[in-house]
Amino acid sequence: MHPADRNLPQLLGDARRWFDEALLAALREAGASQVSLTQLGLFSVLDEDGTTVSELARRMGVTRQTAHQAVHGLVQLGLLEQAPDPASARRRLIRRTPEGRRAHQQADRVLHRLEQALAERIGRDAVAALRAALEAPWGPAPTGGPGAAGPRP
Amino acid sequence: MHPADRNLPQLLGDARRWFDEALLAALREAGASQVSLTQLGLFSVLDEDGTTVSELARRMGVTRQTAHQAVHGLVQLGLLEQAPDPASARRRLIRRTPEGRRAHQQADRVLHRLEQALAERIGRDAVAALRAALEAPWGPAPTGGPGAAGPRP
DNA sequence: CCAATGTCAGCATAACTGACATCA
DNA sequence: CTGATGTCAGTTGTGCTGACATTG
Repeated sequence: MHPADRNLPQLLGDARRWFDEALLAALREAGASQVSLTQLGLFSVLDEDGTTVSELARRMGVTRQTAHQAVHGLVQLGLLEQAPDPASARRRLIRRTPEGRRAHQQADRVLHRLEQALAERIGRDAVAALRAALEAPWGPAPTGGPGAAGPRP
Repeated sequence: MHPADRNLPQLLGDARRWFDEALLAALREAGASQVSLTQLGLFSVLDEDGTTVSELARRMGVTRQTAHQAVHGLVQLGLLEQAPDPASARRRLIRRTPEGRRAHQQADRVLHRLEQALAERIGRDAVAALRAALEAPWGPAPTGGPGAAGPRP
């Protein structure tokens, strides 16, 4: 009767906002540094050995400049540090400081608690199905043209 | 073994971007008016009888001012119109123009095609499960405090 | 010379808060 | 008077493009 109550993009956006708001609120309440959502996303693409800004940008799907800006903010907060790459003078490796490591783990814990809270409300199976559907290979968006899978200049 | 490959908010964001990019690209290709994502979201919360800006803002989960701005743009494009409410002089009802109606239906068709394309790739069941999980009552985000379910000043 | 990287600067968009007039 | 609505204005945050120096 009603072909489309709410469309999928809208639902996806609401779901993301549910997580984002709760995450920021929990961190703020815990007295953590004032990190933005972009900066939190940055932590997710870091690795232990240190990574260049350009590589981080590729993993995040944004431009070098955008990643650079996010990194810059976190460096000023004392959560990240830039170290010269011994293998190449033009690369600068981005690493977490001890405090950055703490912040990262704290955010991960909060996220884990949120996911558990969600499982209690809509069911563990539903959360698993949600994750499975999102992790499945969606392929390139059918934009009509080939490629164009994101900002990769 | 690996507790968290990619976290849920990130996956949700990527999924939304998949839809958004494809939707915009399809509309651009079809030569439709240059509407923004916010403006497309506005169409989703309209109804046949006409609605006030304040009510639209509540449905979108944004402030009156933000909704007003989006409406303003669509009015200038000729897709929406403002009509005085016969029941109350201070309210102005937002309605679609005939062209706005066309644009809305076109966007809905594209969205439907995208959802079908997705079903072909990850399976009809996965899409259904995705939608079911997203439509389930997640309840207020556990922000620690009661209320605070969005920007509602 | 060419390509990749890091960085600085400016622009566009979209959300926000603040303020004010109008009207039930 | 109070509260809701519509609107104008300014501010902030985030990502983008453009440009340039450095280095392999």
